[in-house]
Amino acid sequence: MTTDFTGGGDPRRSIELLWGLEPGRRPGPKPRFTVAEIAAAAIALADADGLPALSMRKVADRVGVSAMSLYTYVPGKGELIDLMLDTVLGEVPLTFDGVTGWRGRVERVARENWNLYLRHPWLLQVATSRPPLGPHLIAKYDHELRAIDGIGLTDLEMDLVVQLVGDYVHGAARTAVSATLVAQRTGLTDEQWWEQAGPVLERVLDPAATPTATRVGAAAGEEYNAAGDPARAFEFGLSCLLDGVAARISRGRDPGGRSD
Amino acid sequence: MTTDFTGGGDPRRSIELLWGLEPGRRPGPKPRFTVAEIAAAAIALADADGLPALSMRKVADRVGVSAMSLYTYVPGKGELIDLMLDTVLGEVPLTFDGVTGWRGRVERVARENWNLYLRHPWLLQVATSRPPLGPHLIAKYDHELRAIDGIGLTDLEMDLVVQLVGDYVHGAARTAVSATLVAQRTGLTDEQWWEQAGPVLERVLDPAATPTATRVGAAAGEEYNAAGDPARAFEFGLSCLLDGVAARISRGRDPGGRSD
DNA sequence: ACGAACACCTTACGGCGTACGGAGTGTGGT
DNA sequence: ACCACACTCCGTACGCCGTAAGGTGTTCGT
Repeated sequence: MTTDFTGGGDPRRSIELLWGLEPGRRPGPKPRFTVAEIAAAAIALADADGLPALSMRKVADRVGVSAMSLYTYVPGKGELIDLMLDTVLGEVPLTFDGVTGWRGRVERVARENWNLYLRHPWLLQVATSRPPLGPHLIAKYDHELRAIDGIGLTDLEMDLVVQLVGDYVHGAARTAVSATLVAQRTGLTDEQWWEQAGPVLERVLDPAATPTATRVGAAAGEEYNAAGDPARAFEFGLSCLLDGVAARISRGRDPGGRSD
Repeated sequence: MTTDFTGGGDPRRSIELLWGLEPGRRPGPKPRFTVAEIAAAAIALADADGLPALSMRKVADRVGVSAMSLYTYVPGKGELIDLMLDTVLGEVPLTFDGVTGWRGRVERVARENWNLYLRHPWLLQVATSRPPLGPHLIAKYDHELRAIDGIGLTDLEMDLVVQLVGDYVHGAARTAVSATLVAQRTGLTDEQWWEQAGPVLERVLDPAATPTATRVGAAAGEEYNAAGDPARAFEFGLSCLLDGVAARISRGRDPGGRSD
Protein backbone atom coordinates (compact mmCIF):
# COMPACT_ATOMS: atom_id res chain seq x y z
CA MET A 1 0.00 0.00 0.00
CA THR A 2 2.28 2.73 1.17
CA THR A 3 5.91 3.56 1.44
CA ASP A 4 7.83 5.52 3.99
CA PHE A 5 11.11 7.06 3.03
CA THR A 6 14.53 6.27 4.42
CA GLY A 7 17.26 8.82 4.75
CA GLY A 8 15.68 11.05 7.33
CA GLY A 9 18.18 10.56 10.12
CA ASP A 10 21.63 11.87 10.91
CA PRO A 11 23.68 11.66 7.71
CA ARG A 12 26.93 11.08 9.52
CA ARG A 13 25.56 8.27 11.62
CA SER A 14 24.02 6.68 8.53
CA ILE A 15 27.31 6.64 6.65
CA GLU A 16 29.17 5.28 9.64
CA LEU A 17 26.63 2.52 9.93
CA LEU A 18 26.72 1.63 6.24
CA TRP A 19 30.50 1.46 6.18
CA GLY A 20 30.74 -0.41 9.46
CA LEU A 21 32.88 2.23 11.11
CA GLU A 22 33.83 0.99 14.55
CA PRO A 23 34.04 3.55 17.32
CA GLY A 24 36.77 1.64 19.16
CA ARG A 25 36.67 0.82 22.82
CA ARG A 26 33.72 2.16 24.65
CA PRO A 27 32.43 1.78 28.17
CA GLY A 28 29.52 -0.53 28.85
CA PRO A 29 28.87 -4.15 28.15
CA LYS A 30 29.92 -5.66 24.88
CA PRO A 31 27.09 -5.68 22.34
CA ARG A 32 25.77 -9.18 21.93
CA PHE A 33 25.36 -8.87 18.19
CA THR A 34 26.86 -7.05 15.27
CA VAL A 35 25.03 -4.60 13.08
CA ALA A 36 25.50 -7.06 10.23
CA GLU A 37 23.69 -9.74 12.23
CA ILE A 38 20.78 -7.38 12.85
CA ALA A 39 20.67 -6.58 9.16
CA ALA A 40 20.80 -10.27 8.24
CA ALA A 41 17.87 -11.02 10.53
CA ALA A 42 15.90 -8.17 9.00
CA ILE A 43 16.73 -9.33 5.49
CA ALA A 44 15.56 -12.86 6.27
CA LEU A 45 12.29 -11.50 7.60
CA ALA A 46 11.77 -9.21 4.63
CA ASP A 47 12.57 -12.04 2.23
CA ALA A 48 10.01 -14.25 3.93
CA ASP A 49 7.18 -11.83 4.62
CA GLY A 50 7.84 -8.68 2.61
CA LEU A 51 8.79 -5.23 3.73
CA PRO A 52 5.39 -4.16 5.03
CA ALA A 53 5.48 -7.01 7.50
CA LEU A 54 8.92 -6.04 8.74
CA SER A 55 8.79 -4.41 12.14
CA MET A 56 11.43 -3.61 14.71
CA ARG A 57 9.65 -5.89 17.15
CA LYS A 58 9.87 -8.80 14.74
CA VAL A 59 13.53 -8.22 14.02
CA ALA A 60 14.17 -8.02 17.73
CA ASP A 61 12.26 -11.22 18.36
CA ARG A 62 14.20 -12.98 15.66
CA VAL A 63 17.54 -11.91 17.11
CA GLY A 64 16.41 -12.50 20.65
CA VAL A 65 16.50 -9.02 22.19
CA SER A 66 13.85 -6.49 23.01
CA ALA A 67 12.64 -4.12 20.35
CA MET A 68 14.16 -1.14 22.08
CA SER A 69 17.55 -2.82 22.24
CA LEU A 70 17.69 -2.61 18.49
CA TYR A 71 18.10 1.11 18.82
CA THR A 72 21.51 0.60 20.31
CA TYR A 73 22.54 -0.90 16.98
CA VAL A 74 20.67 1.27 14.48
CA PRO A 75 19.24 4.72 15.05
CA GLY A 76 15.94 3.89 13.39
CA LYS A 77 14.06 1.72 11.03
CA GLY A 78 14.97 3.76 7.98
CA GLU A 79 18.64 3.31 8.68
CA LEU A 80 18.13 -0.41 9.14
CA ILE A 81 16.50 -0.60 5.73
CA ASP A 82 19.29 1.36 4.10
CA LEU A 83 21.68 -1.11 5.66
CA MET A 84 19.67 -4.05 4.42
CA LEU A 85 19.74 -2.59 0.94
CA ASP A 86 23.47 -2.08 0.85
CA THR A 87 24.00 -5.52 2.36
CA VAL A 88 22.11 -7.37 -0.38
CA LEU A 89 23.78 -5.29 -3.06
CA GLY A 90 26.90 -7.03 -1.84
CA GLU A 91 25.59 -10.30 -3.28
CA VAL A 92 26.14 -9.13 -6.82
CA PRO A 93 29.40 -10.59 -8.20
CA LEU A 94 31.50 -7.78 -9.56
CA THR A 95 32.92 -9.73 -12.46
CA PHE A 96 32.17 -10.32 -16.10
CA ASP A 97 33.40 -13.87 -16.33
CA GLY A 98 32.34 -15.70 -19.45
CA VAL A 99 30.93 -12.56 -21.01
CA THR A 100 32.12 -10.83 -24.15
CA GLY A 101 31.64 -7.29 -25.33
CA TRP A 102 29.93 -4.32 -23.80
CA ARG A 103 26.55 -5.71 -24.72
CA GLY A 104 27.18 -8.95 -22.93
CA ARG A 105 28.43 -7.05 -19.92
CA VAL A 106 25.41 -4.78 -19.77
CA GLU A 107 23.14 -7.78 -20.13
CA ARG A 108 24.99 -9.38 -17.23
CA VAL A 109 24.46 -6.25 -15.17
CA ALA A 110 20.78 -6.10 -16.02
CA ARG A 111 20.19 -9.75 -15.31
CA GLU A 112 22.06 -9.63 -12.03
CA ASN A 113 19.89 -6.74 -10.97
CA TRP A 114 16.79 -8.53 -12.12
CA ASN A 115 17.75 -11.64 -10.19
CA LEU A 116 18.49 -9.54 -7.15
CA TYR A 117 14.96 -8.21 -7.19
CA LEU A 118 13.58 -11.70 -7.62
CA ARG A 119 15.59 -12.94 -4.65
CA HIS A 120 14.72 -9.95 -2.51
CA PRO A 121 11.39 -8.62 -3.72
CA TRP A 122 11.20 -6.19 -0.84
CA LEU A 123 13.90 -4.14 -2.57
CA LEU A 124 11.22 -2.82 -4.88
CA GLN A 125 9.36 -1.37 -1.94
CA VAL A 126 12.31 0.48 -0.51
CA ALA A 127 11.90 4.16 -1.06
CA THR A 128 15.10 6.02 -0.49
CA SER A 129 15.14 9.78 -0.36
CA ARG A 130 18.82 9.69 -1.21
CA PRO A 131 20.84 6.74 -2.43
CA PRO A 132 22.39 5.18 0.68
CA LEU A 133 26.04 5.59 -0.21
CA GLY A 134 27.29 2.37 1.29
CA PRO A 135 30.27 0.27 0.20
CA HIS A 136 28.32 -2.15 -1.93
CA LEU A 137 26.32 0.47 -3.73
CA ILE A 138 29.49 2.36 -4.61
CA ALA A 139 31.27 -0.79 -5.73
CA LYS A 140 28.29 -1.84 -7.81
CA TYR A 141 28.09 1.53 -9.54
CA ASP A 142 31.78 1.26 -10.41
CA HIS A 143 31.30 -2.27 -11.68
CA GLU A 144 28.37 -1.25 -13.86
CA LEU A 145 30.27 1.67 -15.32
CA ARG A 146 33.14 -0.65 -16.15
CA ALA A 147 30.76 -2.65 -18.32
CA ILE A 148 30.63 0.27 -20.73
CA ASP A 149 34.00 1.89 -20.26
CA GLY A 150 36.12 2.60 -23.29
CA ILE A 151 33.48 1.84 -25.90
CA GLY A 152 32.96 5.30 -27.28
CA LEU A 153 30.57 6.79 -24.75
CA THR A 154 31.44 9.97 -22.89
CA ASP A 155 31.69 9.83 -19.12
CA LEU A 156 28.34 11.52 -18.91
CA GLU A 157 26.76 9.08 -21.33
CA MET A 158 28.14 6.25 -19.26
CA ASP A 159 26.40 7.61 -16.19
CA LEU A 160 23.20 8.00 -18.16
CA VAL A 161 23.34 4.48 -19.57
CA VAL A 162 23.86 2.94 -16.15
CA GLN A 163 20.90 4.94 -14.88
CA LEU A 164 18.83 3.87 -17.88
CA VAL A 165 19.49 0.19 -17.32
CA GLY A 166 18.93 0.45 -13.59
CA ASP A 167 15.68 2.35 -14.00
CA TYR A 168 14.39 -0.06 -16.56
CA VAL A 169 15.20 -3.18 -14.59
CA HIS A 170 13.60 -1.72 -11.49
CA GLY A 171 10.46 -0.90 -13.42
CA ALA A 172 10.31 -4.26 -15.16
CA ALA A 173 10.99 -6.28 -12.04
CA ARG A 174 7.87 -4.94 -10.37
CA THR A 175 5.66 -6.95 -12.68
CA ALA A 176 7.75 -10.07 -12.29
CA VAL A 177 7.73 -9.87 -8.54
CA SER A 178 4.01 -9.13 -8.40
CA ALA A 179 3.30 -12.10 -10.63
CA THR A 180 5.36 -14.35 -8.43
CA LEU A 181 3.91 -13.17 -5.16
CA VAL A 182 0.38 -12.10 -6.00
CA ALA A 183 -1.27 -15.23 -4.70
CA GLN A 184 0.67 -15.07 -1.46
CA ARG A 185 -0.02 -11.38 -1.00
CA THR A 186 -3.71 -11.45 -1.81
CA GLY A 187 -4.71 -14.96 -0.93
CA LEU A 188 -6.11 -15.49 -4.42
CA THR A 189 -4.61 -17.11 -7.48
CA ASP A 190 -5.29 -15.41 -10.79
CA GLU A 191 -7.89 -18.04 -11.58
CA GLN A 192 -9.68 -17.44 -8.30
CA TRP A 193 -9.52 -13.72 -8.80
CA TRP A 194 -11.01 -13.99 -12.29
CA GLU A 195 -13.75 -16.24 -11.03
CA GLN A 196 -14.86 -13.46 -8.72
CA ALA A 197 -14.06 -10.37 -10.76
CA GLY A 198 -14.64 -11.80 -14.22
CA PRO A 199 -18.43 -11.53 -14.37
CA VAL A 200 -18.59 -7.90 -13.28
CA LEU A 201 -15.61 -7.01 -15.47
CA GLU A 202 -17.29 -8.47 -18.49
CA ARG A 203 -20.24 -6.28 -17.68
CA VAL A 204 -18.25 -3.07 -17.63
CA LEU A 205 -15.64 -3.67 -20.29
CA ASP A 206 -16.76 -2.44 -23.69
CA PRO A 207 -14.60 -3.93 -26.44
CA ALA A 208 -15.88 -1.36 -28.88
CA ALA A 209 -14.66 1.51 -26.70
CA THR A 210 -11.13 0.14 -26.47
CA PRO A 211 -10.65 -1.86 -29.66
CA THR A 212 -6.86 -1.85 -29.66
CA ALA A 213 -6.60 -2.95 -26.08
CA THR A 214 -9.17 -5.65 -26.70
CA ARG A 215 -7.31 -6.99 -29.71
CA VAL A 216 -3.84 -6.77 -28.25
CA GLY A 217 -4.97 -8.00 -24.87
CA ALA A 218 -6.47 -11.06 -26.47
CA ALA A 219 -3.33 -11.76 -28.48
CA ALA A 220 -1.13 -11.28 -25.46
CA GLY A 221 -3.34 -13.42 -23.25
CA GLU A 222 -3.27 -16.18 -25.80
CA GLU A 223 0.47 -16.02 -26.23
CA TYR A 224 1.30 -15.78 -22.54
CA ASN A 225 -1.48 -18.07 -21.40
CA ALA A 226 -1.31 -15.95 -18.25
CA ALA A 227 -1.69 -12.36 -17.18
CA GLY A 228 1.75 -11.73 -18.64
CA ASP A 229 5.22 -13.07 -19.11
CA PRO A 230 7.47 -10.71 -17.18
CA ALA A 231 10.74 -12.46 -18.00
CA ARG A 232 9.96 -12.28 -21.67
CA ALA A 233 8.94 -8.65 -21.43
CA PHE A 234 12.15 -7.91 -19.55
CA GLU A 235 14.35 -9.56 -22.18
CA PHE A 236 12.46 -7.81 -24.98
CA GLY A 237 12.82 -4.47 -23.31
CA LEU A 238 16.47 -5.02 -22.51
CA SER A 239 17.16 -5.97 -26.09
CA CYS A 240 15.43 -2.83 -27.40
CA LEU A 241 17.21 -0.67 -24.91
CA LEU A 242 20.59 -2.11 -25.84
CA ASP A 243 19.83 -1.68 -29.53
CA GLY A 244 19.29 1.97 -28.74
CA VAL A 245 22.52 2.23 -26.80
CA ALA A 246 24.31 0.51 -29.69
CA ALA A 247 22.87 3.06 -32.10
CA ARG A 248 24.12 5.85 -29.91
CA ILE A 249 27.60 4.38 -29.70
CA SER A 250 27.64 4.03 -33.48
CA ARG A 251 26.66 7.61 -33.95
CA GLY A 252 28.91 9.09 -31.29
CA ARG A 253 25.99 11.27 -30.55
CA ASP A 254 25.55 14.34 -28.34
CA PRO A 255 24.80 13.25 -24.73
CA GLY A 256 21.90 15.65 -24.44
CA GLY A 257 19.69 13.40 -26.48
CA ARG A 258 17.34 16.23 -27.36
CA SER A 259 18.32 16.61 -30.96
CA ASP A 260 15.56 14.39 -32.29
CA MET B 1 10.38 3.10 4.03
CA THR B 2 7.87 0.38 3.43
CA THR B 3 5.02 -0.47 1.16
CA ASP B 4 1.83 -2.37 1.73
CA PHE B 5 0.09 -3.97 -1.17
CA THR B 6 -3.32 -3.20 -2.53
CA GLY B 7 -5.56 -5.75 -4.14
CA GLY B 8 -6.21 -7.93 -1.12
CA GLY B 9 -9.94 -7.40 -0.81
CA ASP B 10 -13.00 -8.73 -2.58
CA PRO B 11 -12.29 -8.60 -6.32
CA ARG B 12 -15.91 -7.99 -7.22
CA ARG B 13 -16.31 -5.12 -4.81
CA SER B 14 -13.06 -3.60 -6.04
CA ILE B 15 -14.18 -3.60 -9.66
CA GLU B 16 -17.58 -2.21 -8.78
CA LEU B 17 -15.90 0.58 -6.87
CA LEU B 18 -13.45 1.40 -9.65
CA TRP B 19 -16.16 1.55 -12.26
CA GLY B 20 -18.58 3.46 -10.06
CA LEU B 21 -21.28 0.86 -10.32
CA GLU B 22 -24.34 2.15 -8.51
CA PRO B 23 -26.43 -0.34 -6.61
CA GLY B 24 -29.66 1.60 -7.17
CA ARG B 25 -32.10 2.53 -4.45
CA ARG B 26 -31.18 1.19 -1.07
CA PRO B 27 -32.63 1.56 2.37
CA GLY B 28 -30.98 3.92 4.85
CA PRO B 29 -29.94 7.54 4.73
CA LYS B 30 -28.47 8.96 1.58
CA PRO B 31 -24.68 8.98 1.66
CA ARG B 32 -23.45 12.51 2.16
CA PHE B 33 -20.58 12.13 -0.24
CA THR B 34 -19.69 10.23 -3.36
CA VAL B 35 -16.88 7.76 -3.64
CA ALA B 36 -15.25 10.17 -6.09
CA GLU B 37 -15.28 12.88 -3.44
CA ILE B 38 -13.60 10.57 -0.96
CA ALA B 39 -10.99 9.71 -3.56
CA ALA B 40 -10.43 13.37 -4.38
CA ALA B 41 -9.86 14.18 -0.72
CA ALA B 42 -7.41 11.32 -0.43
CA ILE B 43 -5.59 12.41 -3.58
CA ALA B 44 -5.26 15.96 -2.28
CA LEU B 45 -3.80 14.65 0.96
CA ALA B 46 -1.40 12.32 -0.81
CA ASP B 47 -0.32 15.09 -3.17
CA ALA B 48 0.40 17.36 -0.21
CA ASP B 49 1.96 14.98 2.28
CA GLY B 50 2.83 11.80 0.42
CA LEU B 51 1.37 8.36 0.63
CA PRO B 52 2.96 7.32 3.94
CA ALA B 53 1.21 10.22 5.63
CA LEU B 54 -2.15 9.26 4.22
CA SER B 55 -4.40 7.70 6.81
CA MET B 56 -8.07 6.91 6.90
CA ARG B 57 -8.42 9.26 9.85
CA LYS B 58 -6.93 12.11 7.87
CA VAL B 59 -9.10 11.49 4.85
CA ALA B 60 -12.12 11.35 7.12
CA ASP B 61 -11.13 14.60 8.81
CA ARG B 62 -10.70 16.29 5.51
CA VAL B 63 -14.10 15.20 4.27
CA GLY B 64 -15.73 15.87 7.61
CA VAL B 65 -16.84 12.43 8.75
CA SER B 66 -15.50 9.95 11.22
CA ALA B 67 -12.82 7.52 10.18
CA MET B 68 -15.13 4.57 10.47
CA SER B 69 -17.70 6.20 8.21
CA LEU B 70 -15.22 5.94 5.38
CA TYR B 71 -15.76 2.23 5.40
CA THR B 72 -19.27 2.73 4.13
CA TYR B 73 -17.72 4.16 0.99
CA VAL B 74 -14.67 1.96 0.49
CA PRO B 75 -14.05 -1.47 1.95
CA GLY B 76 -10.51 -0.65 2.97
CA LYS B 77 -7.49 1.50 2.50
CA GLY B 78 -6.12 -0.63 -0.31
CA GLU B 79 -9.27 -0.18 -2.34
CA LEU B 80 -9.16 3.56 -1.71
CA ILE B 81 -5.64 3.70 -3.08
CA ASP B 82 -6.57 1.68 -6.16
CA LEU B 83 -9.37 4.16 -6.70
CA MET B 84 -7.03 7.10 -6.28
CA LEU B 85 -4.72 5.57 -8.83
CA ASP B 86 -7.39 5.03 -11.44
CA THR B 87 -8.76 8.50 -10.77
CA VAL B 88 -5.51 10.31 -11.51
CA LEU B 89 -4.91 8.16 -14.56
CA GLY B 90 -8.02 9.90 -15.86
CA GLU B 91 -6.04 13.15 -16.05
CA VAL B 92 -4.02 11.89 -19.00
CA PRO B 93 -5.45 13.30 -22.24
CA LEU B 94 -6.11 10.44 -24.62
CA THR B 95 -5.12 12.32 -27.74
CA PHE B 96 -2.10 12.82 -29.90
CA ASP B 97 -2.81 16.39 -31.01
CA GLY B 98 0.12 18.13 -32.61
CA VAL B 99 2.20 14.98 -32.70
CA THR B 100 3.44 13.17 -35.77
CA GLY B 101 4.58 9.62 -36.23
CA TRP B 102 4.78 6.70 -33.87
CA ARG B 103 7.89 8.11 -32.27
CA GLY B 104 6.21 11.37 -31.46
CA ARG B 105 3.22 9.53 -30.09
CA VAL B 106 5.31 7.29 -27.85
CA GLU B 107 7.24 10.31 -26.62
CA ARG B 108 3.93 11.95 -25.80
CA VAL B 109 2.86 8.86 -23.87
CA ALA B 110 6.13 8.71 -21.99
CA ARG B 111 6.13 12.38 -21.13
CA GLU B 112 2.51 12.32 -20.01
CA ASN B 113 3.34 9.46 -17.70
CA TRP B 114 6.43 11.27 -16.46
CA ASN B 115 4.42 14.40 -15.76
CA LEU B 116 1.77 12.37 -14.01
CA TYR B 117 4.39 11.06 -11.60
CA LEU B 118 5.72 14.56 -11.03
CA ARG B 119 2.21 15.85 -10.29
CA HIS B 120 1.36 12.89 -8.07
CA PRO B 121 4.61 11.58 -6.63
CA TRP B 122 2.77 9.19 -4.36
CA LEU B 123 1.96 7.09 -7.43
CA LEU B 124 5.49 5.76 -7.25
CA GLN B 125 4.83 4.38 -3.82
CA VAL B 126 1.68 2.52 -4.75
CA ALA B 127 2.34 -1.17 -4.78
CA THR B 128 -0.41 -3.04 -6.51
CA SER B 129 -0.56 -6.79 -6.36
CA ARG B 130 -2.64 -6.76 -9.51
CA PRO B 131 -3.26 -3.84 -11.85
CA PRO B 132 -6.50 -2.25 -10.68
CA LEU B 133 -8.57 -2.69 -13.80
CA GLY B 134 -10.50 0.56 -13.64
CA PRO B 135 -11.92 2.60 -16.50
CA HIS B 136 -9.02 5.00 -16.78
CA LEU B 137 -6.35 2.35 -16.66
CA ILE B 138 -8.07 0.42 -19.45
CA ALA B 139 -8.58 3.54 -21.55
CA LYS B 140 -4.98 4.57 -21.04
CA TYR B 141 -3.68 1.17 -22.08
CA ASP B 142 -5.79 1.38 -25.26
CA HIS B 143 -4.53 4.90 -25.92
CA GLU B 144 -0.92 3.84 -25.49
CA LEU B 145 -1.33 0.89 -27.80
CA ARG B 146 -2.83 3.15 -30.42
CA ALA B 147 0.39 5.13 -30.42
CA ILE B 148 2.11 2.16 -32.02
CA ASP B 149 -0.69 0.53 -33.95
CA GLY B 150 -0.17 -0.27 -37.60
CA ILE B 151 3.56 0.46 -37.71
CA GLY B 152 4.81 -3.04 -38.28
CA LEU B 153 4.85 -4.44 -34.77
CA THR B 154 2.92 -7.58 -33.96
CA ASP B 155 0.17 -7.37 -31.38
CA LEU B 156 2.47 -9.02 -28.91
CA GLU B 157 5.29 -6.60 -29.63
CA MET B 158 2.88 -3.75 -29.13
CA ASP B 159 2.04 -5.05 -25.67
CA LEU B 160 5.73 -5.44 -24.92
CA VAL B 161 6.63 -1.94 -26.11
CA VAL B 162 3.92 -0.34 -23.99
CA GLN B 163 5.19 -2.29 -21.01
CA LEU B 164 8.76 -1.27 -21.79
CA VAL B 165 7.92 2.41 -21.91
CA GLY B 166 5.79 2.24 -18.80
CA ASP B 167 8.42 0.36 -16.85
CA TYR B 168 11.14 2.74 -17.89
CA VAL B 169 9.22 5.88 -17.05
CA HIS B 170 8.24 4.50 -13.68
CA GLY B 171 11.86 3.67 -12.92
CA ALA B 172 13.19 6.98 -14.16
CA ALA B 173 10.58 9.06 -12.39
CA ARG B 174 11.71 7.79 -9.00
CA THR B 175 14.92 9.77 -9.21
CA ALA B 176 13.15 12.88 -10.43
CA VAL B 177 10.60 12.75 -7.68
CA SER B 178 13.21 12.05 -5.02
CA ALA B 179 15.29 14.97 -6.22
CA THR B 180 12.29 17.25 -6.05
CA LEU B 181 11.11 16.15 -2.65
CA VAL B 182 14.25 15.09 -0.85
CA ALA B 183 14.60 18.27 1.17
CA GLN B 184 10.97 18.15 2.22
CA ARG B 185 11.14 14.47 3.10
CA THR B 186 14.37 14.55 5.02
CA GLY B 187 14.53 18.11 6.26
CA LEU B 188 17.94 18.57 4.68
CA THR B 189 18.97 20.10 1.38
CA ASP B 190 21.71 18.33 -0.52
CA GLU B 191 24.15 20.96 0.62
CA GLN B 192 23.21 20.46 4.26
CA TRP B 193 23.42 16.73 3.86
CA TRP B 194 26.88 16.93 2.35
CA GLU B 195 28.05 19.23 5.09
CA GLN B 196 27.24 16.50 7.58
CA ALA B 197 28.01 13.37 5.62
CA GLY B 198 30.82 14.70 3.46
CA PRO B 199 33.69 14.49 5.97
CA VAL B 200 33.01 10.87 6.92
CA LEU B 201 32.33 9.92 3.31
CA GLU B 202 35.66 11.32 2.24
CA ARG B 203 37.23 9.19 4.89
CA VAL B 204 35.71 5.96 3.60
CA LEU B 205 35.63 6.47 -0.12
CA ASP B 206 38.75 5.18 -1.83
CA PRO B 207 39.06 6.60 -5.34
CA ALA B 208 41.67 3.98 -6.19
CA ALA B 209 39.25 1.15 -5.38
CA THR B 210 36.53 2.49 -7.68
CA PRO B 211 38.38 4.42 -10.37
CA THR B 212 35.63 4.39 -12.97
CA ALA B 213 32.99 5.57 -10.55
CA THR B 214 35.32 8.27 -9.30
CA ARG B 215 36.03 9.53 -12.78
CA VAL B 216 32.50 9.31 -14.09
CA GLY B 217 31.01 10.61 -10.86
CA ALA B 218 33.23 13.66 -11.08
CA ALA B 219 32.33 14.31 -14.70
CA ALA B 220 28.65 13.86 -13.98
CA GLY B 221 28.76 16.06 -10.91
CA GLU B 222 30.48 18.77 -12.86
CA GLU B 223 28.04 18.57 -15.74
CA TYR B 224 24.92 18.41 -13.59
CA ASN B 225 26.21 20.74 -10.89
CA ALA B 226 23.88 18.68 -8.68
CA ALA B 227 23.38 15.12 -7.60
CA GLY B 228 21.86 14.42 -10.98
CA ASP B 229 19.67 15.74 -13.74
CA PRO B 230 16.69 13.42 -13.81
CA ALA B 231 14.88 15.11 -16.67
CA ARG B 232 17.95 14.87 -18.84
CA ALA B 233 18.50 11.24 -17.90
CA PHE B 234 14.87 10.52 -18.70
CA GLU B 235 15.08 12.10 -22.16
CA PHE B 236 18.36 10.33 -22.85
CA GLY B 237 16.92 7.00 -21.81
CA LEU B 238 13.71 7.54 -23.74
CA SER B 239 15.67 8.41 -26.84
CA CYS B 240 17.79 5.26 -26.56
CA LEU B 241 14.79 3.14 -25.92
CA LEU B 242 12.96 4.51 -28.94
CA ASP B 243 16.01 4.02 -31.10
CA GLY B 244 15.86 0.40 -30.07
CA VAL B 245 12.17 0.16 -30.87
CA ALA B 246 12.85 1.79 -34.24
CA ALA B 247 15.52 -0.78 -34.96
CA ARG B 248 13.10 -3.54 -34.13
CA ILE B 249 10.44 -2.11 -36.39
CA SER B 250 12.98 -1.84 -39.22
CA ARG B 251 14.01 -5.41 -38.77
CA GLY B 252 10.54 -6.85 -38.35
CA ARG B 253 12.14 -8.99 -35.75
CA ASP B 254 10.96 -12.02 -33.77
CA PRO B 255 9.11 -10.90 -30.60
CA GLY B 256 11.07 -13.24 -28.41
CA GLY B 257 14.01 -10.90 -28.38
CA ARG B 258 16.40 -13.60 -27.29
CA SER B 259 18.22 -13.90 -30.53
CA ASP B 260 20.88 -11.38 -29.56
C1' DA C 1 36.85 4.21 43.62
C1' DC C 2 34.12 6.99 40.80
C1' DG C 3 31.87 9.31 36.93
C1' DA C 4 30.51 8.81 32.43
C1' DA C 5 29.06 6.41 28.52
C1' DC C 6 27.45 2.64 27.13
C1' DA C 7 23.99 -2.05 26.38
C1' DC C 8 19.69 -3.44 27.52
C1' DC C 9 14.99 -3.25 28.69
C1' DT C 10 10.38 -1.79 30.56
C1' DT C 11 6.84 1.39 30.21
C1' DA C 12 4.37 4.38 27.75
C1' DC C 13 2.67 7.38 24.07
C1' DG C 14 0.55 8.61 19.88
C1' DG C 15 -0.28 6.90 15.60
C1' DC C 16 -2.27 3.32 12.45
C1' DG C 17 -6.28 0.08 10.13
C1' DT C 18 -10.33 -1.75 11.07
C1' DA C 19 -13.74 -5.15 13.88
C1' DC C 20 -17.81 -4.69 16.35
C1' DG C 21 -22.03 -3.14 17.72
C1' DG C 22 -25.34 0.58 18.76
C1' DA C 23 -28.29 4.38 17.04
C1' DG C 24 -30.63 6.54 13.44
C1' DT C 25 -32.59 6.39 8.54
C1' DG C 26 -35.29 5.08 4.69
C1' DT C 27 -36.89 1.41 1.42
C1' DG C 28 -39.97 -2.06 0.06
C1' DG C 29 -43.31 -5.41 1.19
C1' DT C 30 -47.44 -6.47 3.56
C1' DA D 1 -49.48 2.47 8.68
C1' DC D 2 -46.38 -0.80 10.29
C1' DC D 3 -42.43 -3.58 10.27
C1' DA D 4 -38.21 -5.99 8.98
C1' DC D 5 -34.26 -5.20 6.93
C1' DA D 6 -30.36 -3.06 4.95
C1' DC D 7 -28.25 0.69 4.97
C1' DT D 8 -25.29 5.37 6.93
C1' DC D 9 -22.80 6.88 10.57
C1' DC D 10 -19.94 6.69 14.44
C1' DG D 11 -17.99 5.57 19.19
C1' DT D 12 -15.26 2.20 21.31
C1' DA D 13 -11.88 -0.94 21.28
C1' DC D 14 -8.17 -3.95 19.83
C1' DG D 15 -3.74 -5.22 18.18
C1' DC D 16 -0.10 -3.51 15.76
C1' DC D 17 3.41 0.03 14.80
C1' DG D 18 7.95 3.26 15.76
C1' DT D 19 10.23 5.09 19.21
C1' DA D 20 10.79 8.57 23.53
C1' DA D 21 12.04 8.37 28.18
C1' DG D 22 14.11 6.70 32.03
C1' DG D 23 15.85 3.01 35.06
C1' DT D 24 19.31 -0.79 35.81
C1' DG D 25 23.48 -3.04 35.06
C1' DT D 26 28.24 -3.00 32.82
C1' DT D 27 32.68 -1.38 31.59
C1' DC D 28 36.11 2.09 30.43
C1' DG D 29 39.27 5.75 31.59
C1' DT D 30 41.07 8.58 35.05
